Amino acid sequence: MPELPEVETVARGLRTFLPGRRILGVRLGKSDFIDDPAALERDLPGRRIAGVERRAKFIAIRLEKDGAAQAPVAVVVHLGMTGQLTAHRPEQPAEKHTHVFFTLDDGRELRYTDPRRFGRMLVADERQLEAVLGRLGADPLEISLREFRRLAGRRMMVKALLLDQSALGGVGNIYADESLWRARVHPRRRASALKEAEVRRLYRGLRRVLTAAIRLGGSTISNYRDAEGRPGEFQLRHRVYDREGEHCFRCGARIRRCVVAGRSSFFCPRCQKK
DNA sequence: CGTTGAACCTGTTTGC
DNA sequence: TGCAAACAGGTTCAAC
Repeated sequence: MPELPEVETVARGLRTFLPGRRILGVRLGKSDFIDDPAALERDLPGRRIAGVERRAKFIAIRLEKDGAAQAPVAVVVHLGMTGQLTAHRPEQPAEKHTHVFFTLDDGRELRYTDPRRFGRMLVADERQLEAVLGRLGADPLEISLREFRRLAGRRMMVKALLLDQSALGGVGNIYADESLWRARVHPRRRASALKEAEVRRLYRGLRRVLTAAIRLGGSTISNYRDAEGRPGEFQLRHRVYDREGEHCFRCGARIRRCVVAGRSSFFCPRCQKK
């Protein structure tokens, strides 16, 4: 579910109430998506939260320094397909599939809910943090056109390139399709075969889609919610994603679906020629 | 190196 | 209506 705009929205929401809070306790339900569940329960209580960062689709909840030499410096969360990080009052009954409860010193509770458990969570020291985040490619909102052009020299299908987290960090299936539609580029084209004008359109399309989506709080397809439990609105602006058989907003042709890089891919057969 | 398919897990939708 | 198959925003790994 959550791609860069959704994760960014969650991170911004968390940033409004988490910094400065102390974690009083941690309770776990199912924990098979946590790298070291015991460390989570053992090392977090008593620690104060310094800030919240997003890298690609990861959220890093930074902890204030603690005397211990190799104390954890962050709680790292990836929401997978169905993960949610939301604040609740402790008396609110937990939603089904809520697997982690962080008790905070302001009387609230930060909860992690994830039906499919494709998400991931770990408490990381500096080295582990680097191991996880260091493999990620450039942020699509920060990369230069020059650098993007270099990535586009690869011979793989352009959609696979957009989805490759070690090339670009944060793009997922929805925003890959939406940016390709804006750029009028077929998802199966080889990146290295794109003309300069196409590379430029893709670069701009990607930035525009992502910033517009962040402005609307992301896309809610089924269960995405922000840190306060609210859905996003960008799904109302999707031009191709999940619109098979409907009319292209630009030319009126019927949107088609095919599989690229193992993922459903929606495109306009008239605007996006192979 | 690039591509495909399977695996991880649960819920919902689709098709017979 | 019932049941099985297909599919879902993500990542990783093995095999070709």
